[in-house]
Amino acid sequence: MLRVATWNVNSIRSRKELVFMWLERVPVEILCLQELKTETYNFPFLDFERLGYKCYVHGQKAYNGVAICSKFELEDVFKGTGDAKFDVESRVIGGRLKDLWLINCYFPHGEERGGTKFYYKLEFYDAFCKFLEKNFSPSDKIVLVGDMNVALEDIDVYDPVVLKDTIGTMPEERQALRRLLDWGFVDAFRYLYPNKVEFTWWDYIGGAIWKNQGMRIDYILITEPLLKSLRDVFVDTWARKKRQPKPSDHAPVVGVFEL
Amino acid sequence: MLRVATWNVNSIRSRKELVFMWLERVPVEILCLQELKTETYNFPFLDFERLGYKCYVHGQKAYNGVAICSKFELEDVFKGTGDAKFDVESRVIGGRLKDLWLINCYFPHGEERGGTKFYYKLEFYDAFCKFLEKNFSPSDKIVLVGDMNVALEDIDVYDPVVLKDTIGTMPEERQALRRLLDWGFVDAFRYLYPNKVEFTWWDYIGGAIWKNQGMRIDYILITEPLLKSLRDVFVDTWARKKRQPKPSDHAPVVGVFEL
DNA sequence: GTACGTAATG
DNA sequence: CATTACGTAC
Repeated sequence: MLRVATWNVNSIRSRKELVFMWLERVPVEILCLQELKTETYNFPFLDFERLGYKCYVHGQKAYNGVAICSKFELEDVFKGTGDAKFDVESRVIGGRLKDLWLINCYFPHGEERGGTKFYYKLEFYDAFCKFLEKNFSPSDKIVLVGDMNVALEDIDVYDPVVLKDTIGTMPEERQALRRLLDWGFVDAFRYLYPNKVEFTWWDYIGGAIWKNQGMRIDYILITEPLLKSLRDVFVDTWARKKRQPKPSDHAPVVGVFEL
Repeated sequence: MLRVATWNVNSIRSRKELVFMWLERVPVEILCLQELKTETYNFPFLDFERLGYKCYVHGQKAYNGVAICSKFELEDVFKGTGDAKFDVESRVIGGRLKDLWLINCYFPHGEERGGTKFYYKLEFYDAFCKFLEKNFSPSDKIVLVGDMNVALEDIDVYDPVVLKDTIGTMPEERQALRRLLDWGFVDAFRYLYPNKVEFTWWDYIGGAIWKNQGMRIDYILITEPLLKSLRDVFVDTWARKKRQPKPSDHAPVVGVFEL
C-alpha cells in the first residue's frame, strides 16, 4: 500500500508542528508539500528524517517552494521544468520511485482575471504541458499532485453562482487544467467519486471552513496505467479545522495505491 | 501586607500568558506594567478582572504604554505628567490608594550618548522632577516604580568596565535618576540590601540571562514615610528564565509593605 | 533577540 | 485572515 499526500502548507516554518501531528494520524509514505515559503536550508530535514522520510526540497524565500518527503529514496530528482522563464520560481519538483514518477507542482494563483499574474498562470500551465510532452508519455506511470489553483467543474466549488468569474473557476483556467487531463491524466478523486462534493481549500476569511464554503483546487492526477492500482482518494479536514496550532487554508489530500 | 510589583513586559499581547502564569506564583496586590506596546483597547482587561484586578491603562500603539493593575480601586488616576512635549508618549500613569500614591513610569531608553534620544531621556527626567515638585511633597506616601533605564551605581551592572559609557550607566543618566532620590525618594532595594548584586534586565542577545550579565534598571522608589512599612524587595527571575512562553528581557521586581 | 507597523501576496 | 520582508526600536 502506497499513500501519496499533497498539502499546500502555507509556510513550512509556521506549520511544521501541525504537519507532524497530522503524520501521526495519517502516516503516508509520500508527502508532497507546496508553499514552503522559505529557502531550502530552513526546511526541517531532521524532524522528517527522525520519522524515516528522505526529503527532496526546492525552496524559495517568502514565496512558493515545494518538497517531496518520501519513505523511499527517489531517483532522477528534478527541480523546475527546464523553462527558464518559470524556473525563477520554485514551483515544481519531481522524482522516480522504481517505475513510478512523482511530480509535485504549485501552480500560480492568478490573482484576478486580466492581470499580469492571470496570464502568467495560463502560460505556466502551457509551459507545464510542454514539459510533460517533452519528457513523459501518458503510458508512463505518473502521479502528478499539487495545488492546481483551479476548481475543474462547478461541483468543485461551494457556490458556482457566487464564485462566477472569480479566480480558480474561470473557463480559461479550467481549460488550462483540462489540457493536463486531455494529455493523459485522470483526476483520481473524481474518477472514484463522480458526484461527491468535497473541497480542499477554504478561505481564512469569515470562517469559511465552518460553513464548508470551499473549493477543490488540490489534486492527485494519475496516468492510465495507475488506474487499476488506485484504491482511494480522500481529503482530511482534521488539520484544516485545528485552531491550535493554526491551520493552513488547504487540507491534505491523500491517494491510496496498491502497486 | 501590600505587594507592589513592577515589570517591563515588552508587549502585553505577546506576554499576557506569562504574566498570568507569574501571578499564580506571586499574586501581588498591585502590578505595574511598562512597554505594553499596544493601544488601550487591546489590553487584556477581562483576564485581569477574572483575577480580581481593576486595570488603569495608558496604552500606545507599537511603543511605550503603561498600566496599573490593582486589587483595590484607585482614585485620582492620572496619565502623563502634564508636560505636552512628553505626554505625546504614554510613559506615566498614577493614582491614589487611600493616602498612598502609586506612580508607574517608563523612562526613555536613550539609545546612545549624544543623540537626540539621549537628550530626550535627560529632558524627560527633568520634566518628571518638575512634575513631582509641582504635584507632590516628599512627606507624601509615594511609591514610584518603573523601568528607569538607568543603573544607579557600578554595583548595579555585571561589569562596569565592559559597560563603561554604554547606555544606562553614564554619569549624566545616573545624575538624572539621582535627582529623584535627592528630591525625597529612597531606592527600596538598595536601602534593604546595601551590598547585594542583583539585576532586573538582561539582554536577549547572547543568552545574557544564563551568564547573569544584567543591569538593575527597574526600581521601587519610596518616600521616607513609607520606610518603616517596607518589609522586602526582591527580583523574581523565574519569568525571565522561562523559554516557553518567551520571556520579556526584564524580570519583575516586587516590593512588600506592611501598612 | 524579540516585537511592532507597514506593504505585498495569496 | 495569515503569511513574509523590511525597517525601527530597545
